[in-house]
Amino acid sequence: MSHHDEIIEALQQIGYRLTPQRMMILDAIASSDGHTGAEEIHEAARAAYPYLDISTVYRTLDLLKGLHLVSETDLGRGHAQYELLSRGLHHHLICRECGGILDMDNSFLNPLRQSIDQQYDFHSEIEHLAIFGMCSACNANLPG
Amino acid sequence: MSHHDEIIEALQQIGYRLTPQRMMILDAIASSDGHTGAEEIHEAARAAYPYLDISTVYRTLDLLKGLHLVSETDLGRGHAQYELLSRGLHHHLICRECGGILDMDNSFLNPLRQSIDQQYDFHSEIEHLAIFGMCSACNANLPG
DNA sequence: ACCACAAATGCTACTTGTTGGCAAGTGCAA
DNA sequence: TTGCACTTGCCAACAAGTAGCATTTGTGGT
Repeated sequence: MSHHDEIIEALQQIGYRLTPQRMMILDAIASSDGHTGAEEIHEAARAAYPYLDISTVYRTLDLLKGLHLVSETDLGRGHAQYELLSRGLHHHLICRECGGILDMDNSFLNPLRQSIDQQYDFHSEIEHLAIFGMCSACNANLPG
Repeated sequence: MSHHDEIIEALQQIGYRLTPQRMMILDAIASSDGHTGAEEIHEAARAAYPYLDISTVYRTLDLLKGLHLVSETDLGRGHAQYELLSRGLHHHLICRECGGILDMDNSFLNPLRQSIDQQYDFHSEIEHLAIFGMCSACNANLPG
């Protein structure tokens, strides 16, 4: 049994229905290579079930977001990107030049979390952060 | 002469036209209390000049973004928020409960910047960051 | 003060991502 | 197997943002 099947069954325990649509949507998210847009998920799941509607995708994503099973991030592309949170927390370094995305380990944020907590008495919940900048390759190739 | 007038004149030096629309838009951003949406800017500037179009607002914001005079941030409200960068770099701690916003000093990010640079060889350009979480007041009032 | 022209504006229509209402369908507990 | 609340598909609406284009307007040169 694959990982997201467990998630689905867990959903059922909490009182949500186990519908084929939800399974297919989770399948699509899980089999994507990481961050996926709603439309992409829709397309992928439609391969298995052509009548799946985009609003069902959004509703399911809302549900999974609320349960902290998937994260929603705006990677600056005009649409949100979704990702399974069970893969372990990590964040993204996005190159403005080439658009490449590096995964940054979650532990890098611990010092920041601590200092924010101390200084501002604010408990940050940084689930999924997107940091823009310039990767080394593009930095080297840049004129000037 | 107020601060944003200097900005406007600087614009002119670089070769951009000094139009009343641009002045009013900058006025609106400057006289806002911080982060403002495009529609809000539009409304404010329209008080002075009713024919100002929203697309002019967007075009001007694009221009100012490109020149790093204003920053654009997605504070998770479905639309971007704009802010004068000349006020000094800072970032935002946004409470999920009450919606309150704390300003966080830019220097707090320096350790993170350094470690990202060292570990990932990635030069981050964190102009304006939004961190969600829970402020102390809401944390105290929370049931459970 | 005037002219010419590129830059900028306003208008309109459009795209794209996302949400809402509602009737029909369907898991699931009894 | 039946009932019913939960879900779905459909469709229409929505908001933010963008594009095209004719008209207007700063601005530098005269």
